[in-house]
Order: sequence, then structure tokens, then C-alpha cells
Amino acid sequence: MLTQAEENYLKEIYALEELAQKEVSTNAIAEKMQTKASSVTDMLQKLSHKGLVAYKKYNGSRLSEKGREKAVLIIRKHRLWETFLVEKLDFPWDEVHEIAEQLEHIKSPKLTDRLDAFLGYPELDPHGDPIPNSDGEIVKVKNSCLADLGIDDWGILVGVKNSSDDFLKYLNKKNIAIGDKIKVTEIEPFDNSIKIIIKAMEMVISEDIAKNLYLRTK
Amino acid sequence: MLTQAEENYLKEIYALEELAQKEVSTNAIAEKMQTKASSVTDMLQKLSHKGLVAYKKYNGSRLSEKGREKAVLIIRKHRLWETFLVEKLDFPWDEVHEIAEQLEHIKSPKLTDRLDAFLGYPELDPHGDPIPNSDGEIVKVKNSCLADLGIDDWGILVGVKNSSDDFLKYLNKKNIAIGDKIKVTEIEPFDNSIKIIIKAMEMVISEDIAKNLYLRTK
DNA sequence: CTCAGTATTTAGCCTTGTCTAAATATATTT
DNA sequence: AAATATATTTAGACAAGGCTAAATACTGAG
Repeated sequence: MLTQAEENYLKEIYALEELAQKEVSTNAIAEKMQTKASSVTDMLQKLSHKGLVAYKKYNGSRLSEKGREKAVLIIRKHRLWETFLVEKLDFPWDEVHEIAEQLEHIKSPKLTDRLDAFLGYPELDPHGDPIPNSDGEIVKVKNSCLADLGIDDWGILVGVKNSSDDFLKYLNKKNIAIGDKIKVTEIEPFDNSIKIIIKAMEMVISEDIAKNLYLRTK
Repeated sequence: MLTQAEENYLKEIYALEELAQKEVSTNAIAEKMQTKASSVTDMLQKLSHKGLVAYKKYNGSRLSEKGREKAVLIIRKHRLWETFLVEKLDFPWDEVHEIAEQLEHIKSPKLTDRLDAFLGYPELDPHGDPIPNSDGEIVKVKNSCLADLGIDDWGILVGVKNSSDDFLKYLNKKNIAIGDKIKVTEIEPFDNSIKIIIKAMEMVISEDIAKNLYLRTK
């Protein structure tokens, strides 16, 4: 059984390793976790003992296979809870991270899997990040402009190009927000306007608007 | 900010105090918490320092007003999460306690209140226990036999008188289970059969059956 | 009222996870 | 290649929360 501290280390090491694609330094971990390098060394030694991390003095660390599995499960839980908070409890996408940091440590495989089912097995969370499935598999994602998608393509709105007041007001009026899932259902060849489904609503938006919306897609 | 350990002590002291209606002994707390009396003394001194418990050596403990508020909030969270697990994730009522023991420590007032709203401000949890509202108020409950209820009365099924195999099979077939909310909508004077709503379904049951079902009611 | 028995507290130790300061290894510059 | 700078580890300390053993306070029976 892992403590919350151990889980947090595994999660951060995972993230750093994904980024760097090589051993992560003790200092990098310390910075990410807002702690001191000496504390990190202690923890690395403990995790190494437990077979979760490959650690060699002065040589950085990598997760073992077992460590990676644990990390992915924590990420799965984190992202499922974020999805729950946004989809079911109507939290704004930018308020859910802290709460999910707590919820990700709840230990009950049955809970995780039932939550997943309750949410309809979502593939991306409200930040557009992929949610590992119960086997620990993660889909690859990329950023796309809404204007570049084809019919039936979908993604999570993660950013806007034009962040002028007017544009943001437009989005607000149309009830379009970061974190929303948007699916393209039709493209009008004449003017390249597109029909989308967003929060179970259909609407048509112009090519101009679509060019200003960035999605995270599978 | 309270630690999980402190929260657990407050919760258990609250429960013991409600039962006894007087100071709770160090030993009673130790037994309830599966720990040693010496550990309890340590914690009582700490909680006393924080103004959460009135503690005098060799004299038992009571919660302060502030301690009681904290305890009630934890109980509120526990029971809301239990309700969530049963109502939304279809957990059996007897599997939710352990998971709720973890979830009750999640710190986010906004989460608690939104969860409450999402569940429709339930008054009783799946064990029939009252859920404190956001002001910490708790309704009183009592046990009643379903046969004794009037029209529009409702409660949570908490037990059966006749626990023969046949009767349990009958309940199973009718999809009636412990933890279900049952509301009386009609009473037939001729044979005292009653019409109930259970899990959004209507059904009629005989007086015989009703006499064997015990509910927790407001 | 005294003394045995029980309840409670104190003292001292352990583990986890953190810290600072000091020591040591690696990296960079010249 | 030596000297300096940076990164990492070790050593020793602390707080939280637990434990055991010993000391102390209360309680109830005679």
C-alpha cells in the first residue's frame, strides 16, 4: 500500500519522465514538488527499495514498470474526478485541479471503475488530457484548430487565438467555454461554416470563429 | 486545518457523546478507534489545545461548540458520499462505508455543497441516518414499520422482521433492497395493502409484507 | 478508610516525511 | 588538468501519530 506522499512522487516523476524521455534529476523532482532535494533523495531510496523506481546515486531516476503502473492509475483517478467535477457538479474547468489532487488518493478500484462507467468512459478530461483506461492504456492527443477538423471529429476546447473582450463575450453568449467537448457534425462547403454539438446543443459557427478555437483531439 | 487523524477523533467522540449524553472516557475512545489509551490522551491534549475538545485530566472529554461543528461537517460529508455511491454509482448499501471513510476527509466546502445539490439535498443516507444540512442542522429519525406509515410518509428500508429465505427471495424478485427509499402513496382500506414508490417505480404490497419491513423515518 | 483493581497519564521510543547544514560527486571553465 | 561551480547525498533534527512500560489517580469492596 502506498502513502499519499509516495503516490505524489510517482505521479510527478512520471510527468517529468514523459517530458524529458530520460532519467529525471533529483533537483527537477524537488522543484516540481516544492520540496528540498534532500527530501527527494530520501524518498527515491524508499521507492527504489519498494521496486517502484530505478535509482542510482547521482544518476537520476526512472520509474520501474510497476512504478509506472501505479503512476498511471493515479493519473486515471485524477482525470476521472476532474471530469466528474466539471460534467456532473458544474465546476469551472480551472477550479478542479486542487480537489482532484485530493480525490486521486482514494483507494478503491471498484470506485474508480464505477465512476468511469458513470461518466460514460470519457477519453479526455476537461483539460483535454487523455484518461488512461482500466488497463492503463493512454491515447495520444494533439492540438488542432477547430477549423481543421473533419465531420465526426471531436475534441476538448483548450484555448482561443483571439482573446479580445468581444470574442470572449461572444463565446460567453453562445455558452461555449474552455473544457467543453465539441464535435463537428456538418461542414457547409459554401462558406466553411460548421455545425457542432456542444453540451448536447447543436449550433452553427462561422469559419472565422472556428479558426479561433483550439481543441485537444485524439 | 485539521489532519485526518484529528478529524477521525472528533467524529468518534461526537458519536460516543451522542450515545452517552455525557463525557466520554479515554478508554471508550481508544476502543472505538482501535488504538491505545495513551495515544488517545496525546490526541485529546492536542485537540484541547486547539479548542476543539473540553478535556480535564482523568475526567473524560466533551466536544466544544467548535469541535462539534467540525464533527458534524465530517458526518455530513460521509453521508453525502455514501448516498452518492449508492444512488449514482449503484454500490450496495453495505459496501460504501469504507470508501466514505476516505472521502469524508476531502477538503472543499464548495464540493460538499455541490454534491449535496447534485443528490437533490437528501435528508437520509442509505443507512437511514440523517444528513446534516450545510448549516449543520440534523433532523431526528426514528424506526417505524412500513405498515404503520400514513400516506406521503417515507423512509429508508433498514431491516426486515422475517429473514427467511423465501421472504428475501421475494424482496429480491421485487427489486426491494435495504437502503432503498420507500414512500407510501396509497393505502387500500379494504385489505390494508399499500401502494409505494421505490426507486422511481410504483408497486403494491400486501399488509403482510409491509409488517415485515422496517424503515428509518424522519 | 484502606487497599486492590481499573482507568488514565507520562515517559521514552519508533516511523514517516520533512528540513538545514555539511560532505561529496559531477560538470564546467579556463 | 585543475579549480570552481553545481548537483546530490548524508547526517542529524523535528513534528505528527502511534506504541509499550511505568507511574499515578480514581473507585468500589470490605
